[in-house]
Amino acid sequence: MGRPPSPAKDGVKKGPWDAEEDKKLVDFIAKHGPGCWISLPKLAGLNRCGKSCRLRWINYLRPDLKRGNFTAEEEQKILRLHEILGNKWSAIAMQLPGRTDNEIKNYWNTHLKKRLIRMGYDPMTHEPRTDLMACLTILAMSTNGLNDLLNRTPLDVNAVKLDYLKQMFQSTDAAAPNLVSSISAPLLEGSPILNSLPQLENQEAAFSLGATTTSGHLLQPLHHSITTALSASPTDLQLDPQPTFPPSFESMLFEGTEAAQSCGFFQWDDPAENISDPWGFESASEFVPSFTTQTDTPASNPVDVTSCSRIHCGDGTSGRYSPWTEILFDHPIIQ
DNA sequence: AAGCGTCCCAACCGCAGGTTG
DNA sequence: GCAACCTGCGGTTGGGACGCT
Repeated sequence: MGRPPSPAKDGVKKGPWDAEEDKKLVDFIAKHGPGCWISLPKLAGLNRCGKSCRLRWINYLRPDLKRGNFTAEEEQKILRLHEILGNKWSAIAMQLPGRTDNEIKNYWNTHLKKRLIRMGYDPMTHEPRTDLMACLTILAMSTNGLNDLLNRTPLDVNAVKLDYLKQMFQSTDAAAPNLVSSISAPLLEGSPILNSLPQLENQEAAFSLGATTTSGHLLQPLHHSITTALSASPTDLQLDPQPTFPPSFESMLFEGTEAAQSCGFFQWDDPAENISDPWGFESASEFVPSFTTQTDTPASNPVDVTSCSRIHCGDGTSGRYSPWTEILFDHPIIQ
């Protein structure tokens, strides 16, 4: 695994380390300690550059490294810290003893980032992706439920998709454009955009941002309601210690709107009546978990940031703890 | 069993910032 | 002040492992 041995430059070996090289490096550092990486290879009898030695030691040979899978606690810690720090892997690694920045970076890119995207979150901002939401709603509309919902032919459905895309690309504010008013658009046959749509169909992804149920009702994830409620509040908020969360993804996906409604989703019986609130933020607000006013929680101790619902950083910025993320990450459909 | 595509992660690369002479 | 050197960081690469057809 890893890099293949590439042609040595200046006689310096590259690529995977073998056991003998590891032993030489470990023995030398055990005697002299880490540091002075430029001169270390020569002194340790290694045909490697200092940079390579340092990397091998820090990421693999250090005795205090914790091997094995990340625990749920570590995952949550990474998520919260990333929300605050961004791609500052070394800073994040400092809060996770035994883990390296490289390891965390890899885990983020291969697991956590993908999960956030699947759930409809922007992996950089950790906020719901309104632009993607709009796009995926189109994809959701391409499911069988759309014809029931709009009572239209498949050809007209394509017209809806195309016009919706046009709105997205033309608008600087991609958030929640009006679906209902756009269904009269002409169909441009052979459009590359239109042709690409079937490849993008993904019920799981569509669900995460607003999908149709089997009976053709549009659903909207709870996290938009939470975000809206938080954004509207002038005070810092804290989660109720025992909020109500969706009990099951499958129930919302496959068991119709009743379960969905009880879990924080809502439905349109007639989409045409909801133009003023096309995404149902207002009607869904009653499903938002209760919040209480929070006394300020300064991140004076960075180690404890995972216990805060809102983190205040030294530069005046702050990050918000999203209950949606934590609850849903444990669910099989997100895994 | 073979072929193919995707995932995972160790290791590399380039760059920025700090240190030294 | 400047150049050279050193260290550390974040992004990227690419081959083995794995799963699917």
